[in-house]
Amino acid sequence: MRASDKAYEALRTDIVEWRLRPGTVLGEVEQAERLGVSRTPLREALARLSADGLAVQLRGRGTVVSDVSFEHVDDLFALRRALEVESARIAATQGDPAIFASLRDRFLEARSSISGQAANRESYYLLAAELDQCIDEAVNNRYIEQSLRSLRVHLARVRRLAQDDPQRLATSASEHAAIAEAIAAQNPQIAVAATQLHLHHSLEHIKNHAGSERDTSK
Amino acid sequence: MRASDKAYEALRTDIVEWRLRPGTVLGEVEQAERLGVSRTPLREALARLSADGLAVQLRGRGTVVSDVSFEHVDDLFALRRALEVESARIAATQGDPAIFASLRDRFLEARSSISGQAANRESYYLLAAELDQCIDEAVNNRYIEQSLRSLRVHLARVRRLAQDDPQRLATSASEHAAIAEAIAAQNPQIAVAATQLHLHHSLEHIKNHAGSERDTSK
DNA sequence: TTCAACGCTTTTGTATACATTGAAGCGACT
DNA sequence: AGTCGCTTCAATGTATACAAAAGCGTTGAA
Repeated sequence: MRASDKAYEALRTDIVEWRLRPGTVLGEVEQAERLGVSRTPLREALARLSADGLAVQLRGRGTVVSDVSFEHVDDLFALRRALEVESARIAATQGDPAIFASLRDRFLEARSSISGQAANRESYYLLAAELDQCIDEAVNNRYIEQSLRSLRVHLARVRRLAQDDPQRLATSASEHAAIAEAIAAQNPQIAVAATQLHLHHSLEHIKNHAGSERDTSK
Repeated sequence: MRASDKAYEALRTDIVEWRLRPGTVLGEVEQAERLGVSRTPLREALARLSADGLAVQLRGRGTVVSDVSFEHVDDLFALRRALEVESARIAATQGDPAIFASLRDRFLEARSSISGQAANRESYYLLAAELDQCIDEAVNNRYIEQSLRSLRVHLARVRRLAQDDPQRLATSASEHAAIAEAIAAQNPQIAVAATQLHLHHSLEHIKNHAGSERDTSK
């Protein structure tokens, strides 16, 4: 694995998992020493982070971890609506019904077994990620996929703003099952509706269950 | 201006304007000498091009200009539909009517004066870009804006696949005027409809008026 | 004659030294 | 006393030298 990839992965994970909080300055020499790589690959990593929107490069003052606040959540979900609604529509027209029927069953099963356990929560997120991936494959559109990949990084970061409780996860599982169901039934209209509903509830939950990370815009 | 920016701009322009055709290998030393910069900033430029999707980095064999073929146009327009429809909807709800009314008038005026002149065509593209920018400002969403920026680079590249004739430009001007009109009237539904219509006709035109660059997938 | 392995060449990947720019602090002038 | 400008310093931006890896050609043997 290249040193630049290693540095990028490490920094991206640190940012998404809030170990590097918004506003943190990423000095080149400092981070290069911390990650055990030279400045050259580290600079490449910082450039990629900037392209992802996870950091911004201020001329002269260095690179800082980009800000994430509640005002941006609405913006993020507006893009998510645009992309995922269209993706669901396309997946419903040209996806493999068997795959999504199977996913629906797994979501329904997951709904019953969800608890507050961290491991359980993590496995649910993995299942949701699998649905996303299957939709990606059904859509088979490199441009949409790229935009979605960028979006999901930011979503993962925002997730920490809200506290996911078992109640919400169970509801979310139902909504995901409904999306998979509609795609399996090859019904674009219902797939769109289910997606819109899920996004609406997801956004409402985040806005109503603000976490302790509120004080990011210092 | 930084050397890496200079190299990036130069390469991006060369790729978008088809001076560097798809499949061209961008050797680091070769391009560094051609552009008069060192390898370090040039590598940064190549990384940014890869992030944009304008080039792909093959390990060992270097960076090559990414392929653009007619199969991808549908994909590109699927993303464009998702983003621009949502943008038009949002702009219609929170845009400044005066700005878009003015733009509508300018499109209607442009429609009359369009000819086959290259200068005329260029000024029309600038006007269209101005509409895009005003919509961006009305939407005021950094995430959507970033996705759109990436998309537009690819669109500019694809534009060369089709031959724009005065007829199409005049129709396009009418469609753009309709979009601006709907936003000025603060009517989201009509703004969405006008955008969908424009995108449909635009895509049809490209697919029916294939240019001479067809032989890109060698 | 064909396949495989070895080595050479060309390429990218990394490190470090140097240049340059921007920012902050201090001083002098108004 | 406030502001403008200069100096200094620390950070990024660039260049080049070095290392490593991958391709390709050649040569050998089966």
